[in-house]
Amino acid sequence: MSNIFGNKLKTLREEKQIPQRQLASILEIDTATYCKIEKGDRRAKREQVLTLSKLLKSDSKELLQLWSADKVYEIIENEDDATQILNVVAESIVNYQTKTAKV
Amino acid sequence: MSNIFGNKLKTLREEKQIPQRQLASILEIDTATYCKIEKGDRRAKREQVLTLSKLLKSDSKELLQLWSADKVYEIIENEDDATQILNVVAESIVNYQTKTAKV
DNA sequence: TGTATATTTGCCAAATAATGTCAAGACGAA
DNA sequence: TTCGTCTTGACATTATTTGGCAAATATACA
Repeated sequence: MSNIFGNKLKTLREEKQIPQRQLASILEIDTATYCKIEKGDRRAKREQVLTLSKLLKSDSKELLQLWSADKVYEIIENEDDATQILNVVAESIVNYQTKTAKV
Repeated sequence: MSNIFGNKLKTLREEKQIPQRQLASILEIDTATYCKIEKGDRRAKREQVLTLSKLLKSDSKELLQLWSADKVYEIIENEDDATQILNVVAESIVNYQTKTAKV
């Protein structure tokens, strides 16, 4: 598994020397749940990502990117042509954008 | 929504002039369900994609790619930096591959 | 037009997946 | 050891997804 989001979260938290307990309490979740989020066993909610980025004084955009990236990764990690799939998606994004731009 | 998989499916089916009913029966699902798959309201199972590619004499790799691409697209379509996310994923794939290659 | 076939939609119940908590265990520092 | 922190597994709860049915709509064509 990849878990770039959880890893980043852990790094930021340890830099600031904040215990999991504290962040968990602010998010109003169990310590166990927070732990799992860092470990990648549970997915944080979008809203929680935003809260965390504020608490950790991190760029919310970056954290959201990593958070989404993990979700994408999970889908394609077991496909043998993962990067090709990404290309297909990238193309369809461009196509859709140009289409809507025309309308 | 994107639904490149369903669209491709429909195109292939119409090329071969096969009614939905027939494919649905082979997949052992309701016609309505098959219809929804083409429309993108329901997700085909991986196994069904393989079956369909055989029935429609299409490259199973291509259909699987489109099928995965739809899933990825759904995740990032509402993020404002969708293509950046794809880049992050692409990088983490490379990183992971090199790591496992070393081990 | 009318009729038969094909496709689509809305809604429901069942199946599946995701979530959070509790309890217990593991780890590290003092 | 003890304390505080972190981690794990099992479980109940909740949310999402799925497939089917029935009804509606669309399409083809005599």
